[in-house]
Amino acid sequence: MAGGRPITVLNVAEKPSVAKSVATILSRNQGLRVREGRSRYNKIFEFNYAIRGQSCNMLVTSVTGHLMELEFEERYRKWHSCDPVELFNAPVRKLVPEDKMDIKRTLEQEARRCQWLVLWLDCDREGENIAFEVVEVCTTVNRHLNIKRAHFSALIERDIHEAVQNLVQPNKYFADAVDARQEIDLRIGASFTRFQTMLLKDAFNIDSVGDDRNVVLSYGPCQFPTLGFVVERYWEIQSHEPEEFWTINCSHNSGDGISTFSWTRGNLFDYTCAVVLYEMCVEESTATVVNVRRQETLKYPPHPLNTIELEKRASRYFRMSSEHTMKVAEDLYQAGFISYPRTETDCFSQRTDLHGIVQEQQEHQIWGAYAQRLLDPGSGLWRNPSGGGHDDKAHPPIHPTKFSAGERGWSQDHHPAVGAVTTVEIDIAGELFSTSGRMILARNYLDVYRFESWGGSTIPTYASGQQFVPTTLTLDSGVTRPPPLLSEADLLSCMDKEGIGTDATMHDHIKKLLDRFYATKDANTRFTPTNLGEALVMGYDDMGYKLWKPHLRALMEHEMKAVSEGIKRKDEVLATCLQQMKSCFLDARFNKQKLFEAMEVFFERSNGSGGDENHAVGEVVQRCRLCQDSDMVLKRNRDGNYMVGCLGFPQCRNVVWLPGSIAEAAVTSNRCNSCTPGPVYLIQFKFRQLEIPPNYNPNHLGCIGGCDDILRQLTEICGTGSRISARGRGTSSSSVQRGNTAQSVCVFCQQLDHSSNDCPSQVVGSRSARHRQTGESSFSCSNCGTPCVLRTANTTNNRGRKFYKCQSQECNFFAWEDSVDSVNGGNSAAQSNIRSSASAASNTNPGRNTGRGRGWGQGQGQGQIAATFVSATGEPISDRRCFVCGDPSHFANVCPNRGA
DNA sequence: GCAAGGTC
Repeated sequence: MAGGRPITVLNVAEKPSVAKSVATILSRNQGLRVREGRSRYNKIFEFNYAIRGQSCNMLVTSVTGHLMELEFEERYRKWHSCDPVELFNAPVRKLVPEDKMDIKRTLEQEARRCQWLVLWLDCDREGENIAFEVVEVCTTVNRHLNIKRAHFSALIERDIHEAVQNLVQPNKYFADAVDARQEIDLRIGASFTRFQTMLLKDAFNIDSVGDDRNVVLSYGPCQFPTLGFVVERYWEIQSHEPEEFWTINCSHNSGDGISTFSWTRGNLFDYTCAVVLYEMCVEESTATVVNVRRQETLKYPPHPLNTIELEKRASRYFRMSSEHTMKVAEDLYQAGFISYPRTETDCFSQRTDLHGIVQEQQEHQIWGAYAQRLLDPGSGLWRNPSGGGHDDKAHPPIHPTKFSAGERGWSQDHHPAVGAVTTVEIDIAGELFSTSGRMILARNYLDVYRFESWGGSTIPTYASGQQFVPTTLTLDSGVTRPPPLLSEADLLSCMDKEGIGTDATMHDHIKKLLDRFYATKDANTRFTPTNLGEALVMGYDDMGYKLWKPHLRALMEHEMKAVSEGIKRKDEVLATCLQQMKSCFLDARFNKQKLFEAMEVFFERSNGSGGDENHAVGEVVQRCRLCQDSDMVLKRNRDGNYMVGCLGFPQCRNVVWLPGSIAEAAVTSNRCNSCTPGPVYLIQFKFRQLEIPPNYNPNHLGCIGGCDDILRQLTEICGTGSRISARGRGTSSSSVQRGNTAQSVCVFCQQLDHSSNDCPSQVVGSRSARHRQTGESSFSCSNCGTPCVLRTANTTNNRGRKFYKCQSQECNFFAWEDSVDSVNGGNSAAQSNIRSSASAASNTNPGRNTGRGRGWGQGQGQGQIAATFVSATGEPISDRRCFVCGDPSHFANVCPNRGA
C-alpha cells in the first residue's frame, strides 16, 4: 500500500469535541482546514496524514451520540392503538430521527467519495453500537468502503497516534448486546408505562402531581429499581421499633489523662441482666489491666478512580451533585487534563505508563515534591496502585493526563499511611472493657490526599497487671435508631452495586424519580418516596413481583454480557427475556387489584362518593398528638399489617401499631365520644377469627384514642404487625421492656415514657374497666374524678420519681406515686405494672420501690470505694440527653419538641 | 404521553 496514490479517509467521532481533538493531534495543527457540514455543530476537519506509509486525505467529522433510535412501527405508536401486551411482539425499527437527519446527510455526502471509514467512537458497548449505526448509513451510499476501528482511551498524542497506526475491526458482539438492551428496554418500558398509567391515572385523585393531565406513571427497568431502593429504606425506617439498651461505661483519670473504656459486651437489651452485671462491677470495682497491645496499622490509599467513585467522593468532599461532577469531569476531559471520565475500571493495566503520569506532576507546588520522591528509586516509595478488581476493557481509571498548576484534588500513586494503635483491656469483676489510642507514624499518601483524615488520639500508659479504681462507672442507656433516609451518595452506591444504569445515566434515573413525582429530595440530599412512589412499589410487591428490585436488570445485564462476549446470540437472549417479561406483564394485569388496593391506601378514588367533608374518608384517624402538626392516618405496611402513622413522617415518627390479626380495617366517619382531644375517628376492624380468642367478636368498631379495652387486649394477645427490626436484636428476652413496644407514644395515654403494655392509664384511668379482674386498683383525680396519668418527674430533686397527674386540662391535681402507694396499701397497679424487671433488680436495694429503683450512690453501703459512682439504675442519668430539648428522660427520636 | 443510552 505504501507509496500508492492518496486515499480519502472518513473519520467519525462520537462528538464534535473529540473530532476536533483527533484532527488537531493527528495534523499536529499543520495544514488543518475546517469546513461546515449540514449540521451546524458537526464540523468537518481536513488534513493530510500517513497511515502506515499510506498517504491519506483525512476528513474528520462527528455524530452526537446515537445516530438512530429504536421505535415501534407507526400503527403501534398511539397509546390507545393497541393492547399494551402487544408491545412485546410489535415490530420495531431503527430510524434516524428528524433532528439527526442533517448529520446523516453529511455522512452520506462525505462517504460517497471516501475509500476508508475509520470509527473513532468511544470504546465501550454503546460506542461500538453507534459505530455500526455510522457504518449502516455510510455503506448504504458506498458499499466499497473499507471499515476500520480506532481504539483509544485518552485524547492525548500518544494514544491517538497509536490508535490510528493500529486500526482494528469493530466488534459486532458489543453492538449486538446494545441492540438487545435497547429492544428489551423499549418493550418493557412502553408496555408497563401505558398499562399502569391508563389503569391508575384517572381512577385516583393523585393530588401530589399538580396538573394531572400530563401525568405519566412510567415504568422503566432502571428507574423502578432506583425507586425501590428509596422505598425500601423508607420502609425500614418506618418499621423500626426503638429499643432501649444498656451499656456499662468506665473512665479513669490517671493524672496523665483520661481514658474511656467501653464494655466489650457492647449494648445489652436486657435491663435486668445489665443491672446484675453492673452491680457486680460496682461491688468489686478494682480494675486490673489484663492486656496492653501495640500494633502497627496501615491505611491504604483508595483504588484508582472510576466514575462512580469519582461521583461519590465529589459528593462527600465537595458536596457536588453527581450531575455537576460529571459536567466538570467532561470539561476536564475535553480540555485534555484527565482521561475519559466514564469508566468502570479501577485498576491500571500493565501498559499504562504510571511513571510518565507522575513525572508530569513533579512541578506541582503541593504534591510536586512528593512526586519527585516517588520517582526517586532510592526512596523506596514507589508502589503500583492496587486495583479494585473492575475492568471494562475500554478505558483506564480516571487519571490526570497532563500537568496543571491549578488546584486539582487527585494523586495516583501512594504509599499507605502508617500508624500505631495501642489497645488496653481491663477486667472489672470478670467483665472486660477496652480502650485504644492511635499515633500516626508516617502520613505518606495522606500528605497529598488531603481529603481523607486519620485522626490520632492518645491514652495514658498502662502496664499489664496494673490495678486502679475507675473514676466513673456508669450504667447508661440508649435507644436503637433506624437508619437514615438514603442520600444521593447512598443511592449511587446501591445502583452501582446492583448494576442499575451506566456511569453516565445514573444521575438521570435519580432525576427521573423527582420528575415523575415518585420521590422528593430534601436539603441534605436525602430521598423520601412520595405516596405515589410508595403505592406503586407496594402494589407490585403485594403481587409478589419484585419488579421494583434490581434483580431483573441484573439478569438482563448478565445476558447482555454474554452477548457481548459471543457466548450467547442476541436473538436467543431477546426471545427468552421478552417471553419472561410478557408473562410477568400478563400476571401483573391479572392482579391489577393489588395496584388498586395499594393506591387506595394513599389516594381517594376520583369517582369516590365524597363522604364526610371534614376529613379524608378512609384515612385520617386523628390529629397527631406528638408533633401536633400532621394527621395520623390508617396505613398498611408492606406486609399488609395495619398501623396508624403520622403523615409528618419521617420528621415525626409517631405510630400506633394495630393487632396483627386484622384482616381489614377502615376509618369510619363516627367520632369517639369520650377520647380527647378530638376528633378521634373510629375504625371498623375485621379480625381473622382463627387468630383471636373465641370470646372476641371478629367485627369490632374500635378507637385508638385510649378508651378501647378490647383493642388493647387484642393488641396484647395477638401482638402487632410491626416488623421486628433486624438490628440490635438477638440478646436475651426476659425483660418486659422487650415486649410490644412499637409505639413511640403509648396508644392509650399518649405519654412517651412507656408502651401501651405498661400504660398505667389502662389500669388507673380506663373508663370502661376501672377495676381489672386481677384486682389491681385504679387512681382517679380526687378533685374532679377524671382518670389520672402516671408521669416521671425530671426535676433535680425528684428525677425519676413517678407522679399522677389529672388528665383534665382545667384541673391541676397532682400526687406522688409512692405516697399514693402507701395510702393504697402498696399494691397499686402502677407499682405492679411498670418495669417489672427493674423492680426485681432494685429489690437488692432498700429504699423506694419506684419502678427502676435508684441505684447505688455514695452512702449506700459502698463506702469502701473512694471514687464517686454515678447512680445508674434509675432513669437514664448519663450525659446522654435528647439533643433537641436537652431532656435526659428521652432521646430525640421521641422528643415532643421535635420539629417545634 | 412510554425506556435507556448516547450527546448539545
